[in-house]
Amino acid sequence: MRAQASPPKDRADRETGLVPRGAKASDTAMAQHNPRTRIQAKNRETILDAALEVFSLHGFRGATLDMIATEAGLSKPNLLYYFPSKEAIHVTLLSQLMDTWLDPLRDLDADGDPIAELRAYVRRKLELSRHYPRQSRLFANEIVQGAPRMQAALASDLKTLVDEKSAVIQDWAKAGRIADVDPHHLIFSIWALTQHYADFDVQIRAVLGDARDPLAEAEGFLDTLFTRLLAP
Amino acid sequence: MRAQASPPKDRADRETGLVPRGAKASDTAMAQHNPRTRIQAKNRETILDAALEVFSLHGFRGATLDMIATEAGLSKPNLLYYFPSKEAIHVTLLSQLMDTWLDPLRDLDADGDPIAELRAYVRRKLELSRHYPRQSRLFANEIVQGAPRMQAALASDLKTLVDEKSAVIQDWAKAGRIADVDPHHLIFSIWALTQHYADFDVQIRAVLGDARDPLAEAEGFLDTLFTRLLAP
DNA sequence: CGTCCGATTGACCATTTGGTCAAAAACCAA
DNA sequence: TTGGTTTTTGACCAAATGGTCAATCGGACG
Repeated sequence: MRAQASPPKDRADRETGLVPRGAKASDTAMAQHNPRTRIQAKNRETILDAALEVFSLHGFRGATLDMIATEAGLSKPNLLYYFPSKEAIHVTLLSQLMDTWLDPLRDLDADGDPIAELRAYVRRKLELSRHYPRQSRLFANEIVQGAPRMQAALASDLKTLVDEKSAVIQDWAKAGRIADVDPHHLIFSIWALTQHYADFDVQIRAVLGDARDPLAEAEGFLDTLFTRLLAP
Repeated sequence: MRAQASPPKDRADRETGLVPRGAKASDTAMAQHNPRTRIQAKNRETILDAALEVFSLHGFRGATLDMIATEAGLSKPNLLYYFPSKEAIHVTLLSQLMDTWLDPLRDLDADGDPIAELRAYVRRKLELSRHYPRQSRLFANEIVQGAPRMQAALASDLKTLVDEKSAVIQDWAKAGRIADVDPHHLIFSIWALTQHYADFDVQIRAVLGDARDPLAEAEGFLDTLFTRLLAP
């Protein structure tokens, strides 16, 4: 996909898609996430929700504009009135995602009780998996395929935050308040375990059968796991 | 994709692709994985290896026959001489995968030392992530998107094996030889943690920076984690 | 050396798909 | 009601893509 046989006219520097094609060129910087009209706000939201559904289920290439349009109850050209391209929809979704996704880690409080803070982090992360499985899968799809549209964000925003919180965790470990484990890998293990329940949902349900509630059980299991791991 | 606007002639009952189009129709049952000629064996292997590379990196829909052909150094029609369709290549890869993937769990020995057995299982699983990251990602791609081509296998082969080994683990727990944890979730956690290092490789490297060796570090970390979790 | 059969491919084809566009419809302020 | 501005869409288009096929190539064996 990337830079395929360059099209007639270079499109890299067209509109950003943050505002419909026809809109007046005022308020350029401001109001980008502040659509001018009620209807714009509603339709953009409708489209993004439909796109999340479709992208998370089929991946970027597997999703078609027609599927998204149908899901959104709009016509294809109408989608492209609100977003300049399929990729623009995807990118919008991805950047929204990063924010939500990192919130639980941001909330890790250096001044709180170490064990309680980390257990709460696990719980918050698992809540995201429970309530936003589509986002989790969208993210997984992107990362598994090499994060072609997110690498920049990973190496900057994400790394910065993780390094910062890792330092906090390391301090806790040095002070003997939690066991001495590698903070980065601790964070990775939290991601791996919590996201697994959203991303591999079908597999888990296939193995567990229909009578059980994976997410509910996971909460207790993960709490035990991290409590034992972190005890000084 | 599935059963899209039914094509002119139904294709469901064509050849299986286990043998090239032109091959004689003898030895039907036997020799399916025993290509007749040296060159057939070599080319099928070449194709599957190229396909693994491409599918694991782009997903089923994201991969094109041209990409696979180029990667394999063959022409597109030549690919389709060895496999009847793109999907047939994918399915072949997937079924090969299931076998390799479950081997480490099969090796879990009910008569061995519980802690040692489980630690060894983790180590074997991590080795798979290290040596076969492409397979891991192929699998992840498939599962994340709802396992459209694997559900049957998951609900039968996989469930059977997991249930069997879960019983073993539960016995160990009941006998007080390991901590009392839910065996299914224990297995899920092993999958989640080990596969994460293959599937989310880009993310991990982005956060860790280039100087570190994630997989090597993971071995120690996971050993610690499971040792602490399982201690009676 | 010729023959036969498996292997290979260039040229094609039908469908799908992202995207365009001009015109029509819906909205809205005066 | 009118005139201008957003929204919406039917009809298209070009490129990409999975797949076909007739024709050619190649090597092993008699």
